[in-house]
Amino acid sequence: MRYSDTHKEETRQKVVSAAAAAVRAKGPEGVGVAEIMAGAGLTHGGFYAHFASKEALVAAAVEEAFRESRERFIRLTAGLDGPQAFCAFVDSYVSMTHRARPDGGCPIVMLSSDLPRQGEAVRAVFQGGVQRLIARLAAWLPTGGEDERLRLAASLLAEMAGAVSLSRAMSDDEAAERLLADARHSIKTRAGVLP
Amino acid sequence: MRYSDTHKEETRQKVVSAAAAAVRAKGPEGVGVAEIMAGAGLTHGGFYAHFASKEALVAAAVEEAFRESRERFIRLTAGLDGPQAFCAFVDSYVSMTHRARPDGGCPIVMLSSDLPRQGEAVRAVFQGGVQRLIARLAAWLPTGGEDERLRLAASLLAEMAGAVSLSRAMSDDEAAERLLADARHSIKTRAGVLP
DNA sequence: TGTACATCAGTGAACGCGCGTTCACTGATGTAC
DNA sequence: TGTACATCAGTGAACGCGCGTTCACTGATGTAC
Repeated sequence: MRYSDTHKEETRQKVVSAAAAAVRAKGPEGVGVAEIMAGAGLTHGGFYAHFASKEALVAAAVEEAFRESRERFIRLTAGLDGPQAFCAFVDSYVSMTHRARPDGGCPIVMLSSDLPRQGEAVRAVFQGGVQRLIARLAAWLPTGGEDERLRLAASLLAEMAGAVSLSRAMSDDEAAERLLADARHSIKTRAGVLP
Repeated sequence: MRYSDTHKEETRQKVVSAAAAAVRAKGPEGVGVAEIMAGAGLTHGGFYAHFASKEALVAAAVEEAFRESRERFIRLTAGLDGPQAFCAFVDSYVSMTHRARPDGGCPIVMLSSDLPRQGEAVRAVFQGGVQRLIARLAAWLPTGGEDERLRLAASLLAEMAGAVSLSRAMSDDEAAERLLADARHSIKTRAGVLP
């Protein structure tokens, strides 16, 4: 072997990481194969040794984006109980920091309106990411049966994503901050995690 | 004049209408100038007699999309009092029909994640459309001062758009319907229009 | 131990293709004289 | 009344350009004998 056993897999991971950031920042149609390969320190010719097509890369990138979000929030909520974890998640998600983040934000907010135009592979990965997130949120909710908590979690996630999304349409920072603050309060109240 | 006085304006309107549908269905990057001109019964060469650039067309198309939505909802709520109008709006907006609509839906849902990648002209038009909609919703709310109603309306619109957006990520129709029903109930409760 | 060959991740030029944009032209009709 | 010219929305070919994809090749290193 001219390369270590894990070399190819490491290269692939570098490409996927670069793609996860680029796809969120510029959308699936906005990024090019050559650009992503350059971001991983490679030339575009080697791309098809790793991926069957650009769509396969986009699907892997969306999966990676959900994985990165998941890891960030697992770190954020380590050691907290359910209601504390939920509040920490909401404060982090429905925030001016998230609003301003161009390439590291939640894929739900960044990619939702691109989704209907994507192929089946991308949509399936996206849906899987959404469902995992809903399940995690549901587990943090203080009251209700499993089904009831899942439904409430889905509705709360919709409100979170909608608030961040709409805040990005507002060029006035103060109006955006008011919207996000109102949304945080509404979400926590509905979740039953406020005293 | 070889054409009627209003001919050019009528042609422009046809192009903008075609673009308003196409941009929502395929996104600003997904549609081509030639395709839109063909949709209006013309060839692509004449495009620049009407628009300075493709971005100018996209901006006009987004404005038209908001205008069409506005007209639909004005028709929908004619003769209703505030709370009735608000409920009619929510029932129509947060619905399976809206979820399924590919080219006639609310531009907020269809274009929100494309927005940060668009130029200033498109973002300004989009923001104007959002603010008009928030103002209309606020006028329907039964309680609170003007500022308070505007803030609540913005938060409610975020929840509406988020719910439709997230429902589109769910391939399971029943799960989508449950999410939308929960969102409708939550929104009306928060608005204070439920008994 | 030394030489010839096999392996394969990555290179870089090239391919069609569709895009936004430009531009010389068309052709129907109005105006000038 | 008739002819020459002006107007201008729309046509269609052409332009660069960047894209996704293909492919012959490179070059470092392992293996066979």
